[in-house]
Amino acid sequence: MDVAVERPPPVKEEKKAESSMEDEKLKATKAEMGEVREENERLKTLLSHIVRDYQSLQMQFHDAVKVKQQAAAAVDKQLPSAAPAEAHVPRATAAAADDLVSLSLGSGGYARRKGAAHDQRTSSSSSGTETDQDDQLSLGLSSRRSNDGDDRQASRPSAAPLLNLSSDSSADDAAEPRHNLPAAACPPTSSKARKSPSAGVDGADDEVLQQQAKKARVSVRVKCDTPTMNDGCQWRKYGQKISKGNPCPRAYYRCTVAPSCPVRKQVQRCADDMSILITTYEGTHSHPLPPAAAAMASTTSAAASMLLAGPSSSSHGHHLPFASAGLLGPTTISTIASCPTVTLDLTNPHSLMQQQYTSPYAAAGYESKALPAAWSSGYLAPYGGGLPYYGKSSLPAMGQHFGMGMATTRPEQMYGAAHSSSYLQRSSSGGVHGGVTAPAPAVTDTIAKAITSDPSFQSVLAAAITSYMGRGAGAAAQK
DNA sequence: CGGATTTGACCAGCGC
DNA sequence: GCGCTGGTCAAATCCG
Repeated sequence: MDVAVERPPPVKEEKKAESSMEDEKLKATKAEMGEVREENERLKTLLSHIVRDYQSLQMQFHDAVKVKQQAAAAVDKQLPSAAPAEAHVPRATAAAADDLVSLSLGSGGYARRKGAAHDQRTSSSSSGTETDQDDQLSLGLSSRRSNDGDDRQASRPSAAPLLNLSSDSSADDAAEPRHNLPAAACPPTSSKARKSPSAGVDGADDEVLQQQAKKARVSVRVKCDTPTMNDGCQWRKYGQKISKGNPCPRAYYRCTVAPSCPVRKQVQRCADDMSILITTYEGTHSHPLPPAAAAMASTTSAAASMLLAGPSSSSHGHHLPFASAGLLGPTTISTIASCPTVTLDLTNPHSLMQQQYTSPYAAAGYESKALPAAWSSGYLAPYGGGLPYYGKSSLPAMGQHFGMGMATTRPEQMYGAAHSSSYLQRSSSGGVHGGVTAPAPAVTDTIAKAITSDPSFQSVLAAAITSYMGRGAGAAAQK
């Protein structure tokens, strides 16, 4: 009985302690939510700035295109018998303008792409952000359908740009009109067309396009110890050559996903730094691609199209807008030797990633963080809003190619792992510091290094980025 | 045994 | 026209 009498007080105390702990938890959670909201507001502000810049650039571009069109029209009047190829230029340029309009830095209009994964992951943290689609960043690098010229403006908020790291291969058709056609439409484009039984089917215009497409290349420089980087596609080596000026042999690979696929790649180690692998892609796949290869595949064709979309008179390299914007480090387009090449230098992945993902925010007053923190800061996946694109259509195979020993194969889970690690670190070692996000530098750095040093990630990232860059102008080139 | 890789030979383009 | 170089072919070889 005594015991029974004495027991109640401790239980009460426990309950009190529990309730106070719950209160603290609640407070902490609320504070965290407040922090998220604040971050959301900052991101919104940043987005609005970006949109404004984007719109002003758009206006400038339209003006330039108009001027060019008028000039071209005047020339056409003077020379009514101008060659058809020349007559295409103004149209293509105008189309490029339209497609540039379709490339945007992200929000809204993509709710349809936000699937269950998104809802699952963001249900708790996205309050105050989910309801505002127009203003919500849906960051990720995604290539857009570029043939939706008529409906894209209707289906998307006018100032709702999107930067999304996905490459929807099925949506590549605009940039690659022959993407899913039989190989007859995409002969090897080699000078040895005589050896292609299907060459010459589509007429002179296609031949011109094919020749152009052959010359446009996408080159990716990556630090990689393996003989080749895994880009998700199947390749068969058909030759090797010692090229002048480089003691390292250059290997020639052909896509074997489809027997008649014209896509080829060259792999060679950099003479200056043997750890750098230079992979050059050429051509457009003539078959549906496995998801893992979709990004890289769209890269080659889109980048090639992008190169061909613009005037090719320039013989010197120039930096892409992304590069100048600090989004993409040392990325250049070179048209030297009548062989335009997009070169994507990922040989300094860590700094590159920081440059890619944190610079805009650093410019907006954000401190630079390691990659996962940057992701959680929202560049690629604010509020988890951008990640579903990875999981659903963007880079579904990324996880499979990450040699990081992660148990997960889903990119969003991978992100979740990286993301939650900082949370774990936070709550386990330091607890919740009033909701202030303090990602552990060691953890984030380690993860960032692990991710960014992974060749597969680099290749896929390269693919997505170049795909994104090329999509707009790419469609224009092949319209 | 079938597919992938290796490797020497061949061909075309380009510069001199 | 010639030589150099890059790119490709195809027989031989390797490997699972």
